[in-house]
This record gives sequence, C-alpha cells and structure tokens, in this order.
Amino acid sequence: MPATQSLHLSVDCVVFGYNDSGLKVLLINQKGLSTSPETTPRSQLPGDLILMNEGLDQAAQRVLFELTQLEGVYLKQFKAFGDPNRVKELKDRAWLQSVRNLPDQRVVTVGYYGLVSLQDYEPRPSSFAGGVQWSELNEVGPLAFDHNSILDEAFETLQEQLESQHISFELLPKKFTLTQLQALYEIVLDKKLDKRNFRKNVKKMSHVVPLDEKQTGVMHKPAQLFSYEPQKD
Amino acid sequence: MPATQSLHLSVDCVVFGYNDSGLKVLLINQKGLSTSPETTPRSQLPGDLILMNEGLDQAAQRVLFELTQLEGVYLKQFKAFGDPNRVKELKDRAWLQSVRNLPDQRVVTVGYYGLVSLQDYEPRPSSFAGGVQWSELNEVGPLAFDHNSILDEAFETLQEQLESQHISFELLPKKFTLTQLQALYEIVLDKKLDKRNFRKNVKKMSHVVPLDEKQTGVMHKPAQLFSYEPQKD
DNA sequence: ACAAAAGTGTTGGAGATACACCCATGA
DNA sequence: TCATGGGTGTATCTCCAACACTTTTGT
Repeated sequence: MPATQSLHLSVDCVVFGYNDSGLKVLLINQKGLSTSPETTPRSQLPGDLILMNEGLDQAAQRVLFELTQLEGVYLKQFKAFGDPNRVKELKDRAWLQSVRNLPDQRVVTVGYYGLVSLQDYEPRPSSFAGGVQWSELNEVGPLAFDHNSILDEAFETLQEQLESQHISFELLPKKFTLTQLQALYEIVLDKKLDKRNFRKNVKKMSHVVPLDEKQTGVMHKPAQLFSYEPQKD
Repeated sequence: MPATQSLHLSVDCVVFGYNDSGLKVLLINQKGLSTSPETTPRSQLPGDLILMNEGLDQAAQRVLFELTQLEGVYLKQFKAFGDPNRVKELKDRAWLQSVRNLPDQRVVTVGYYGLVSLQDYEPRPSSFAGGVQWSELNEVGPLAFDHNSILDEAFETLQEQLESQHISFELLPKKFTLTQLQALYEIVLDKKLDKRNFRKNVKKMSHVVPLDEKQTGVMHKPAQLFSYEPQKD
C-alpha cells in the first residue's frame, strides 16, 4: 500500500453571517454541467485547493476572497475532514472534473468557520456575479460532497466557542446594542435569556465598552451603543 | 501559482501517558544519519504519512501502532498544521530524505492527542526496539520539525477538554482511586484542588462508579476503587 | 397620549469554597 | 503504637435565576 504520493488538500469555509433577521451561511452555487439531468448543480461551501507556499489560514482567506469577495473575515480552523470516501458521489466527482483539469484524486479538506456582520458586509457578496448567497441556516438543502456535515460541525463549534472566545462581536456591526448582542446569543445558543441577567453579565466583560452614542431614528427609547475593545494586557 | 499537485499529508500523535509519578509524552528517537555532526538525531513525535484509502483517525491509529506498538489508544484530532515552512531546518529535510525515498515536498500534518494509562500500557513500548521513550512533560528538549509547538498545542487542548469530555479515565488504570483521579486533575490543570470538594463533585458524576473492591498491599487505610462506565443513554 | 423597545434591583436558592479530625492498614 | 494516606460534614459566600415596572423616543 503506497503512501499518498499525491493527495489534494483544500480548505472549506463555513461563513456565518448575522443581522437582525437571523443567522445565515454563505453558499455558492455550482455552475455549468447542467447538461445531464442527475448533475443539476447544487450549492456548496466556498472552498478550493490550497496553493504551494501558502499556509492554511492564508489559503482560507484567499479562497474565500476569490469565491465571494469577502475580505478580512474572522476565520478559524476547526477540523480536518479526511474520510477517503468524502467525495464519493458521482455527481461530485463529475463536477470536480469539469472545473479542474486534474486527475480524480483523494481530497482532504481543512474546515474553517467564519463570522461576519451582514450589516457591515452584505453589499459585496450579493454584487458578485457567480451565485453567492446567504442562506438561512435552517433552510440549507443538500449540499455537494460532505458539506452538510462540515456545516453541522462548524455550527456546533460555534455554539461551543461563542461564550469562551470573544467571537460574538465578529457577527455584529462595530457599534451594537445590548439587545442585539442578546438576540445573537439566543439564536446561536438556541435558548432564551433573561434580559436583566444578561446585561449584568455583559457589564462584567471589560472588553464591551459603552460609547457616547445612542441609536437614532427608532420610534422608541434609543438604545445605548457599545463596541468591542480587545483586551490590552 | 500552481495548486498543490502533490503534497504530503501526515499525522502526528502526541500521546500523553500518566502514572503516579507524573505525566509523560511518548517520543521516538530518530535513527541513522549520525555521520555528520549537525545531523545528530533528535527526538520527535510519532507520525508518518497517511496511506491512500485510509481515514485520518485510522491513519493515526496505524502510525502510532507501527512506531510504538501501542494499540487501541484513545486518539483525538485537535488541529492541522500547514505552515509551508514547518519543515524548514536542513537537518529535518535531510532526515526525511534519508528515511523516505520521496521528493522533498511540502508536508501538512494533522495533529492528534492520545491518552494512555502507563500502568496498563507501559510494558509494551519499552520492549519495542526502536528507541521509544516516555519523556517527562517538562523535560522535553528540542524536537524535530515543529513538534514542540504541536506538543504545546496538544497539551493546551488536553487542559481545555479534560473536564468537559470524560477523558481523564483514559489516563488512569481501569480501577483507580479518587486520590489518583484528583492527582491527575491537579497535574493536568496545574492547580491544587480541595479533597472534600473534589470528591463531592465526583459523586455527582454518574459515570464514575465505586467497585466492590479496595486497594491491597498499602500500608495505610486501603482506598475504595472506582471505574469509569460510559453513559448508556 | 400611545406604541414600542430600553433600561433598571432585589430576593431566594443552588452551588462553590474553606476548613480539621478520625479511620484502617502494614510495619 | 506509630506512620501513612483514606475518608467524611458543615458553615459561609458567591453566583445564578426569577421576576415587573418606569423611561424615552417617534408618531
């Protein structure tokens, strides 16, 4: 049994986007190949092979940018997926052949999850030609390859790390209200939280600082705006 | 810039071993190549290229067995290391050339951490010919490649996951005392714990069950033995 | 003045922490 | 009988959960 003389390594990005209407994932639509009936294009996660001389984190940033125009997104590696049969379906193999002129080889992928505020970032991906879409998290249909499992594991990782890793702010606009922060927690963790207790906890977080600024143009008491200031120890 | 036509993928195992004298890591000594002075063999983590048709978890188990004779060890993937310069030192490249007849190519590795009870497993690796050694965790010298960083990150992961993942039992003999369990926690988490509070907490864990058996041959009050029973929900 | 969301404190209970003495065994 | 680690309970405090009304703005 030979060692893997040549094996392909890719990165796949599960980019979560958040705004007041909920949590979404960034998907791209496979193009072409619509000639035969059982190869109707499906959606997939943005991902591609890594280049020589490029680190994994770097590759994730580049691939995401090339496919979706998103730049400077918070991206974190969460798991490598290396099942030898992870690209087993015929339509997946066919699609890969159509898009790359490379031999049909095993592909191991490194999964990244990413976080963006749709308020700050939405305009760009929708202006990008190749069908990039923000899909409601619980309305994601069957994706190509093993991308549904990758998505599921990414979301589990997000749930586990949301509280401990100071990452919620990546999903919010730079200036946000505590109600927005709480709504985000409730959606990601999938449970209701008590407003007063939540705010008590936030007040203990020294990296969440109140600004000298309030919401405007709302037809109710305007909320205090906050921003995230990374610790400077 | 070409996509990675052929890139090597390996697994590296950071196997932690525990007994009453402390926490150790399993290292292997590089052999041969001692001809030239600046290529004196160093130690490294057990790791090797993965085979075609073999999953990552599978590869980790196989490689660990082939190099150390350890079998059925708890192994968990924790991170992929893909810095293009991770095998940059000349002595590392030379060593790889000497042991594999493959072109000098980029190697990305997937890190696993492993846990074994030295009481249950120690005999075998020491009986294996090729210098396999259990090294005191804080006496590990410079390792080949980027293996020191891999080791550090593995240990951080162990610290983070020890409490939440029911893995402490992998480091203890099948039958253990609460004092042993506590000592393990204190070493891994690097803090002292209160005996009575610790035992109160353990009593809440339904997966730690007392046996009808006590320590023997000790010159003090013999301790109750416990074992770990995975939840059967 | 009304609608709509923002903002604010107190209380009771559960869980964490701190702490010191008696017990069973082998030598 | 002594040395050694095993085993146990209580008081206090901190942290978390539950809960309802007043405030500010736009219309």
